[in-house]
Amino acid sequence: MTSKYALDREDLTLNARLVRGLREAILSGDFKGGTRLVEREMTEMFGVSRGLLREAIQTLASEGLITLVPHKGPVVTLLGREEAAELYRVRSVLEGLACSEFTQRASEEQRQELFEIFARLEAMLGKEEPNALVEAKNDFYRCLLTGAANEVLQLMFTQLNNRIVQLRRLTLSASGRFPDTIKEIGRVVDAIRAGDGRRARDLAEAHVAAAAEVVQRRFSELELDKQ
Amino acid sequence: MTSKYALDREDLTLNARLVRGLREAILSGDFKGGTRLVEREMTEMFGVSRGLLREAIQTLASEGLITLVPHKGPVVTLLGREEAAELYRVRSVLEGLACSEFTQRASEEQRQELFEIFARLEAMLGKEEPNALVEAKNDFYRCLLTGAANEVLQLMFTQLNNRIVQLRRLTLSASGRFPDTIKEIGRVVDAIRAGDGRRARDLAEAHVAAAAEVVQRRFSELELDKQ
DNA sequence: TATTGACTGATTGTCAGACAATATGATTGA
DNA sequence: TCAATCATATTGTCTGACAATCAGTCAATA
Repeated sequence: MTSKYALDREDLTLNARLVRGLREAILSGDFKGGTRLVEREMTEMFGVSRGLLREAIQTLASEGLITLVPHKGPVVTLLGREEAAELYRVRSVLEGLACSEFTQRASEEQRQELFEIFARLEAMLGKEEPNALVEAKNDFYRCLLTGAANEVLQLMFTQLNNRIVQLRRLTLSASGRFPDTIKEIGRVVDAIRAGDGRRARDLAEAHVAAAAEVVQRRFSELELDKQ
Repeated sequence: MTSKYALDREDLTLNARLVRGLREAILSGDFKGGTRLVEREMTEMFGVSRGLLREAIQTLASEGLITLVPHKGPVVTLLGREEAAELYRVRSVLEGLACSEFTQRASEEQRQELFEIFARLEAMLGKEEPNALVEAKNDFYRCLLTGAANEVLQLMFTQLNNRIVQLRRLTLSASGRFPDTIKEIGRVVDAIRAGDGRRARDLAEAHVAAAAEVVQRRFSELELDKQ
């Protein structure tokens, strides 16, 4: 029975804001994969006590963004090729579910909003604006998940995606694929428009699988340099 | 390169053991849904400092087992009917994925082990041993997830399942469904045996959906009492 | 009588300081 | 060169403290 005017208690406590801030720092790439997060430095950086910082680190660790190495400290999780593949396989079914749930449950306004956002995405085809693109994609997923009306799914998908964000450098550099991406998402949107949840789901899964392949290919290319 | 004799670093720290212990306490039903977890009481109960306890609570909170209410404290998450439905819908696709991954990736030994475990399950058909049954089911899922060889999936599925465990009272009381359950799982196992990942997946999804229905029905029945 | 305001006790939110346990890297000795 | 030893940095954990907030009580007021 939360009233429309109820204040947001989410980031009321310092703790919550710290978690958010630290998460942002990792997702934005300020702390890259592999970086050690030394407690003393962190406390100075964020201006909080050690205890509070450790609480926040625990939270992000169980989200998978941070890896805890006993007696060595927290490290920003580094994604390997195999783990990336696993993430994408799980994401594929979650994204598929999101699409079919959206098809069944979304309100008419939510459907319209999704179509609008997609139109905006499509309009970016010629241009070269990575930031706007990422932004629009985020909007798309936000809308999709909201319309799917499944908070558990929303949470899990978001967590999964947060981990995948680290691979953005790999996916962006392969931005030649952008037209394909749009085409694939377009087909998903068509299926949603037609009310065919099953098809939307299958197409979404295929789309994610294709994205995963690109990432794997990029891994192979980079690995040659490494050795 | 972990040696066979490597010590288990998992619960090396008190923190890790505390998380495990607290999680167990919730899963086993010692702390029922809705119970307030007062810090002072908890510290005495587990014999740890407040700081450590708070870290553990943060972890379980982001697993969804505990709900944090600012300035009121942590509460064991209470599952409502709607949330239960959402959990099952997500579980359905994850379990489906686990089956298809198992079909593709599991080693011959793992396959044999799964078949054995299922045979054990089947053998329980006549008997009334809820504990042994739960045990065998856990084995089944453990084997399934191990063979699926996808740690991300394993983690997410386990977390999801932990939250669902709270509903065990609802599902156990409907144990008349046990023969059906076995039959459904049997079909899944057959598909796995035949190497048909796609079919295994579909059947697994259907199986979870059926289980979800039972839970929803139980909710309805109980709700009548409540009002 | 119902609402408001102020007071109280309990609990959480946050901080600072301390010390033991452990890892890392340098140093020493063979 | 390699192994044992030591020094230092960092984490793991505890304790005590105090402010902020909540829930309940009870008197004052309209």
